Amino acid sequence: MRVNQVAENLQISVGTVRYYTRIGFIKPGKNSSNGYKTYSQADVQRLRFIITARQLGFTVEDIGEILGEAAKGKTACPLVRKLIEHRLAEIEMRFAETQILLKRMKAALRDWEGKPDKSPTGHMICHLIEEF
Amino acid sequence: MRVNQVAENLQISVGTVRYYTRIGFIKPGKNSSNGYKTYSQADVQRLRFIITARQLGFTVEDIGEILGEAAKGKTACPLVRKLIEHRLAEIEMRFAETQILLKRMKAALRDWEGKPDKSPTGHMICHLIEEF
DNA sequence: TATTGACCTGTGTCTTAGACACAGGTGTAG
DNA sequence: CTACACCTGTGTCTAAGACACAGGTCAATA
Repeated sequence: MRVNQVAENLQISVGTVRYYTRIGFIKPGKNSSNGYKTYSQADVQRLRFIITARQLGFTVEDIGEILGEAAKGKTACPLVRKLIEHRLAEIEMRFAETQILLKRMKAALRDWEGKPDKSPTGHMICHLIEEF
Repeated sequence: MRVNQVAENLQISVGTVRYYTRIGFIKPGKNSSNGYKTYSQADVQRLRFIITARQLGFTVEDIGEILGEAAKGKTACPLVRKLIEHRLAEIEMRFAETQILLKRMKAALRDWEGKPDKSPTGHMICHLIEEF
């Protein structure tokens, strides 16, 4: 299997498959006649795991740790439980910040509706922003 | 004024001030005796504008355009209005995606509460993730 | 057989908005 | 005069891929 087929199977971009290959998450063989990488069914299975983990909010680094644990024959589950709680807290914080930002942006838009455009002066670049 | 004082005045990091300097948003003079950059009151004012714009969701690139427009003596206001709508739409989309992600993560946590840890097998890395 | 042209390949570089490491300079207390 | 804390600019690094590039492959055609 070549990279294109793998990407199509998993519904992800070719670049993503190559990226995971590049960082060593999967190690396809290489066809010596043309230098193309050859992906096995096991590689695809491993990629499927990686994609699911990404969709659960794990970072690529997290996944590296998880794969490393599993490679040593240990249960990765405790690590997985710890990491997801960490990421959840992180994302919740970003989410709250984004919520505040959205409010601010919408407030600005409302505020600006009744205001005219003005030319910049020596000490003013855009009064809409500066007066907010 | 030196970088440290500027940063303290504006409640931002020294690194951020240097960053905006590096990309040319402000052009402080330099003290020829020690090579330190010297920031004027106008630089601080300009930085204040930049910070406010950032807090309104404009990207650094957006701000570059806005500054460019103002430097030509034109009103930046129409550009500002256009850009914020664009960014608002973008951030709203990311917000919605994050909301979905959060749901998924919480669902996973609930789902995993009653499940045991398992050792990896040849075709399974972490059953928690794989079975989700 | 030769050739076109569409599609595919790996590698290398680029992205955001700063954070951080580093080697050296400054300045004040002793 | 010397420690020593603090400050400086420059250069490199980050996450997770996206994209550009030069070249390779392959089926359809001439």
